[in-house]
Amino acid sequence: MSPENTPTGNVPRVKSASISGSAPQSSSGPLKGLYLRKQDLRRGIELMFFAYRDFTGEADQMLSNLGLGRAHHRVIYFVGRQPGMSVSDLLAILKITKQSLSRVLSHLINAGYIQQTQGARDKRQRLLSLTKKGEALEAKLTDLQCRRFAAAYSARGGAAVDGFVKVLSSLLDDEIRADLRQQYPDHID
Amino acid sequence: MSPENTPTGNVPRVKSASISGSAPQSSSGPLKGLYLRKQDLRRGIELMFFAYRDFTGEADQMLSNLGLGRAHHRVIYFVGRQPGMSVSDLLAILKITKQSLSRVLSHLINAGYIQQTQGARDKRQRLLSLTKKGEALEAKLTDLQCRRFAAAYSARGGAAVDGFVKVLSSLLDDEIRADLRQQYPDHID
DNA sequence: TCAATTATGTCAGCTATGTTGACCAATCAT
DNA sequence: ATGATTGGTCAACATAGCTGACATAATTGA
Repeated sequence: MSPENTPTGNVPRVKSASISGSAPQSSSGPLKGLYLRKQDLRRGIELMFFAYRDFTGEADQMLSNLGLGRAHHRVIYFVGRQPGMSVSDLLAILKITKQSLSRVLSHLINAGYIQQTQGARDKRQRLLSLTKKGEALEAKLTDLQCRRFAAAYSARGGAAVDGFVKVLSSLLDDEIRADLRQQYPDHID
Repeated sequence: MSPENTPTGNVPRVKSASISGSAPQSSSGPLKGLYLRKQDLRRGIELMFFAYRDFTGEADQMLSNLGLGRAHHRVIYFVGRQPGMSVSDLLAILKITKQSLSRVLSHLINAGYIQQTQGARDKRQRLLSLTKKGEALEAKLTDLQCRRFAAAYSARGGAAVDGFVKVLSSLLDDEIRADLRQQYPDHID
């Protein structure tokens, strides 16, 4: 057997700063970070997998009733958050290819969820915004997901939310964290 | 405009328990849960999207070099966590169709990452386990993701980890939360 | 014992969403 | 003017999900 596949693996594999954990502790010396046991890290991996799936599940269901998918949702969400954004902006956020976006975006424009206007400063740009129909859908979808977050946040309280945000933001790649820090100036990091 | 698409929406939409938030507060009465503002909930949505993508990104890269995808990773991960599990068990965890799993599983078996043995109690079952080769890959992939978690956890400390786990587990569907509570008895809820 | 159920696998075919690479038109900036 | 940027488009392909039908073997229950 490889050293990691017993479900109860228990030796911290990473040397790290010693910050007090939340569980009682057996050995001496500086605290070893009990939340860094293999088991704790695997719990994190699995929580991310299941939570992400459940978090998107309700919206996915609503979307599929409209013949849309998660990719459409992302476009609607981010255009709703920042109306007037360019196609380039959206590509940079989603990190998919122009072709992948084009397919989804054309669909949303044809179906009347999104409209384009020519950029004033740079006429090459097509600035994206939601139509009334698009806004209505965005509101329904975002409300669904916000309700789930609101329930989780209020069940766990502000201190837990703070930890949640801190850890998630530390899971990000550096570049993305910098971007998000701009969006939420005094919320990330 | 619909009521929710201004990026600075700021009225809590959910009546909830009043637990002190982390930010200073302006009005009187019981604390209104500042972490329930629309902005805070959207920050959560976006963090989940970006963090999930970054969290899987490195492993995805390693997998694609081997001609494998994220679906293969999930199978390898869960079989590694619980060797001897049946195909049914795996289907229940992944919540995909038999056909989707079959395609991926056959590939992994042909490529020598996973082996099947007939169930002793129930001879219909094919019990799944990793081969040496599968164990080696699982270890590499899990280490990659664990390293990311270990870095985030140790950067933020045990209290943040606790909040992270609490909030994520509250984002789960009830049924999944119950399952995970069994896996991690004194860690979830 | 025999029928129903279960566990698993397989086939054909569809959809959504990602990829590459090439190419074009309009516009902008130097 | 010319080269870079923004955006769109086409063809072609891969992955990973889906449905529905059907087969086989083993188990379970009346």
